[in-house]
Amino acid sequence: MPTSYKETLCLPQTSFPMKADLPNREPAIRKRWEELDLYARMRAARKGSAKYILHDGPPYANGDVHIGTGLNKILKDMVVKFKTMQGFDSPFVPGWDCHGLPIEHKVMLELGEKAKTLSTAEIRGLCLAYARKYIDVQREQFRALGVLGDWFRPYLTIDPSYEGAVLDVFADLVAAGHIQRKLKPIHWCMRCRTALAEAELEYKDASGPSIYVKFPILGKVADWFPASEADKVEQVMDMLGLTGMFQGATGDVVPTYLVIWTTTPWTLPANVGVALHPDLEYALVGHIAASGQPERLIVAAGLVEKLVPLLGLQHHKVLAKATGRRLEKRTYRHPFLDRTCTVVTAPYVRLEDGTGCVHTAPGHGQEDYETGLRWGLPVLSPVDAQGRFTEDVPLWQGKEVHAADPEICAKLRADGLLAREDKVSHSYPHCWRCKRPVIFRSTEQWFISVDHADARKRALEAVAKVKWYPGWGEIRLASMLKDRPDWCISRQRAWGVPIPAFYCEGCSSPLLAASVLKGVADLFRKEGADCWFTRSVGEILPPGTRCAQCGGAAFRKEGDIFDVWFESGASHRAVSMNHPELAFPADLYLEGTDQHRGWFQLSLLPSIMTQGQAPFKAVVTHGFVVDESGEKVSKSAQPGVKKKGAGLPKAAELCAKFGADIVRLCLASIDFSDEIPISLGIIEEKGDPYRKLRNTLRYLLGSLGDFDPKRDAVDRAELQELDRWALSRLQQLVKSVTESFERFEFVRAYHELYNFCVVDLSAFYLDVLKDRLYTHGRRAPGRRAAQTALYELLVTITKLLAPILCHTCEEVWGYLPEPREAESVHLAAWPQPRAAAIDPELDERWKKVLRVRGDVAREVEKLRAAKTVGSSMEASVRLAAGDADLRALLTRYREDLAAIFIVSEVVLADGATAAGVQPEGVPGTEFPSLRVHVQRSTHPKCERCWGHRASVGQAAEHPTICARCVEALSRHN
RNA sequence: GGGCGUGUAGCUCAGCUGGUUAGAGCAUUCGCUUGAUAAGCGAAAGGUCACUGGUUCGAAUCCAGUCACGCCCA
Repeated sequence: MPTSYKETLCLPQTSFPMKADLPNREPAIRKRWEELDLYARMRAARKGSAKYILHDGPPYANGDVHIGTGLNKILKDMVVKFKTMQGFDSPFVPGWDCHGLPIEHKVMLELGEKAKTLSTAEIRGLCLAYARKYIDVQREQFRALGVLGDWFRPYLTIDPSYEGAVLDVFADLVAAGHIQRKLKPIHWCMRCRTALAEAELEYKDASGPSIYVKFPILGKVADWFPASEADKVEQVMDMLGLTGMFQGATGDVVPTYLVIWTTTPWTLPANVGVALHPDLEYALVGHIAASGQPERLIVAAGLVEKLVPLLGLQHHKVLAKATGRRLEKRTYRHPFLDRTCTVVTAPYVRLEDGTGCVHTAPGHGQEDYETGLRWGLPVLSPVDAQGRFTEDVPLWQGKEVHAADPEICAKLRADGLLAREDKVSHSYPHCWRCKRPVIFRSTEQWFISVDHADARKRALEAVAKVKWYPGWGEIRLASMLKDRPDWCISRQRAWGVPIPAFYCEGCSSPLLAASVLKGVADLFRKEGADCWFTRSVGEILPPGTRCAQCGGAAFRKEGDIFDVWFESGASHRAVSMNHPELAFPADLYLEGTDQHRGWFQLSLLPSIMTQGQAPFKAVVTHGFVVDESGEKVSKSAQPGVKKKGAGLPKAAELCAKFGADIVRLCLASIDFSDEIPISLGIIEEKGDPYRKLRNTLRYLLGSLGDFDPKRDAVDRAELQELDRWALSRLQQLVKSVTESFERFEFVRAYHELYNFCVVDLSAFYLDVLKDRLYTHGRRAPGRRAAQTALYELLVTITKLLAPILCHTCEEVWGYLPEPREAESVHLAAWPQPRAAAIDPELDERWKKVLRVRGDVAREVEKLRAAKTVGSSMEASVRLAAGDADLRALLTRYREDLAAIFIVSEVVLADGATAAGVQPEGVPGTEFPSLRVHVQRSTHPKCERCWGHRASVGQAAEHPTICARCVEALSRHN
């Protein structure tokens, strides 16, 4: 006889550690993956299978990976791991966006004054080194998050083959007639003589003129305000109530002016229009000017009261009104140039400042430019690179624009067209380098015409064919596509792919021939884009090239580079179509919601224009990371500079502090289609769910410590009903988790898995099973039946969790009994949902049993509170069911109820209510017809199974244990 | 200001096509267990379903408006 009955129990046994110690364990697991060459194994294992291509949107090779960029890669990794397990050949080729302003900006900052002594090629070299450094940094940080992929053969936008492909796309666009050269206003620093990007601007307060200017209208006032046909001085004086007080010659026409407000007098020479709000009312205001003559001003009706004192209007009166829309296309005379200008409408006109009539110079402002485009106004920009007026403004030719401001005001004053002048201080953009105020100046830029060849329409049609997750992505992209302007693809920068255009030295006309482009593309492929800067025109252009305009043979190279969006937008050509393992179009693009205007749209357009179809079949978008309070954290404090990800936790820190799997679990637990609240606190909170899952898996491993599936598994028919219930629930889980993954609803998958482990397994099935597993004897049929179910549960759950907890599931995988299906869980097959194992009736029955269990637990709890019982095994339960259905159910499980409730005894009081006698016990919460009576068991406690049973003491050689334990000892050990 | 989206317990999520006292899990509180033990189990408490109107016998759910937040644009 053993010294202790405890030694005769079959308690869980496993060396799988309870403590995860992820920051230390994960690197070891990844090391094993490297030794195994897991990514290559995955490729080999799925060779020849149907492909599922997720094309990676390239992150910018700058800075550390923060939780925002990490989130994106982790989501992609979950898709790839899931698809691979499902049997698809799903390669993941990561990419990096390496050109562009942020890197150039950073390099220039580091260089400081030294930058001026370096050539473009030298600066490009430094940019390249910078990008390469961060590719290495980010690669390791992405890998530390458990993301699998072809990390050492990524695609880079600085690869010569990539740069060549960018030109291929461009050449196709040229051939298709999409490329145009047009004027467009840009920020310009006249001292540095360079274009500036938004990020290179610093907004500072600057003092300058603030003037109200009168533009004389053309045509009869009745054409503007039909209600006011009065035109003659005496008529207007009558209307003002000043009959007989006029001093001028009778019969003279009263002058009428549009009044505008501006703080940049120097842009007036480029004025071609006045913008009104279409729906606002405009007033024709009569008054007596300083000269004593009547005149009439047109301003927004809502501003008349404000403007009367400001402009010093005497005897004023609103003579007529009209909406802005009614005044469209009327004309006026430019205040000092021989030019007829147009009244237009624009939705951005506000009443906060000015007069409601907005001076519009399309050559000097973005909004003005857009409005000009819409109304067909000319883009004038009579200012040279040094900020001086050109010959188009003879009055001030050669004068620097700001110096001309006072002279322009003086001219207006002299002509009686200056209604008021002040000084104001307001926020104005300044150059980040020389700190001087910048100007808006129009220059020639390269554009992709969106409407040429019906491209916009075709793009919209393609959008409708793509699957969008979530569905509103389609509406979003379509609405942006509908009203997007032509795409300006040229940038006056150094760090990018040069636009391979030439200009005739003789007549300055551009040369952009498809045949030439092809040669340049090949040259780029061979030597990289740097050759544009290191080689001469003669080495790039084919000999004998002539200017189509003037026949000249001398050319200079274009100095502009492509917008980086054009580069990443060409990835369908450079990567999807080029890479031997990938395919075009890709099955999936998965990016943040900001990419609706970014990459999704800007890779769609070139793809439509050159390939006639979208580069993706489906698109998943995720929201942005916000902090706990729901505030966005991506804006830096610096005005004008938006730094994405500033303030977000760094991926490397999170891996070191919590482990990648907890980060992945956290991200999986949040609905990514909305904003994603993340903070150290929120991630830390996920440590508990993680431990819960880990321990559940550990307990399963422990319970299977002596189980060899080949030897010990039992047939399905030998399973107990509870085991079949667990497997039925498992199959429902497989079904719904699979569907959730297929719809990219990771939150749902996570919550389903978690709830299953916690509610169905830990709190119920595993708890109930303990008696069977521990006390029935090692080889008892009931125990082996339970283990058979547990084995299936363990393997299946491990697989279902693997795309999320990629390290932990691999760790669990290593503890599974041999032989294993595959060397890595990530090489294993996704569980096939087995509909046959789902038994809805069984599930319904047990759902009811579980509710009874709740009612019983509540009553046991009362005894516990009263210190009558401690462990539920000390309780004896008496149940009386009022309704027949419930009574039938309880009767059916009569023999199992004690085990199910984890009490020592359950007695059914049959027919008590039928006899009309109020049964003892308390009505259930779940089932008011149920009467539950719990008392402390009167039987002695079995020393082995801890049940209180009448049979304890019956066996002479085991006086302290129950009959069942005696049998277990004799038969199964 | 415009387009698109979101708003259910302290936190993360369910609540399908409108129908009994709005559900889980975590966290909290109070217990039990010590044979999953730096674990496990139970119970309790916690919500004017952003707000205001409307449709309806009945609205978290449908409609309109308001507010807050996010992305993109202006």
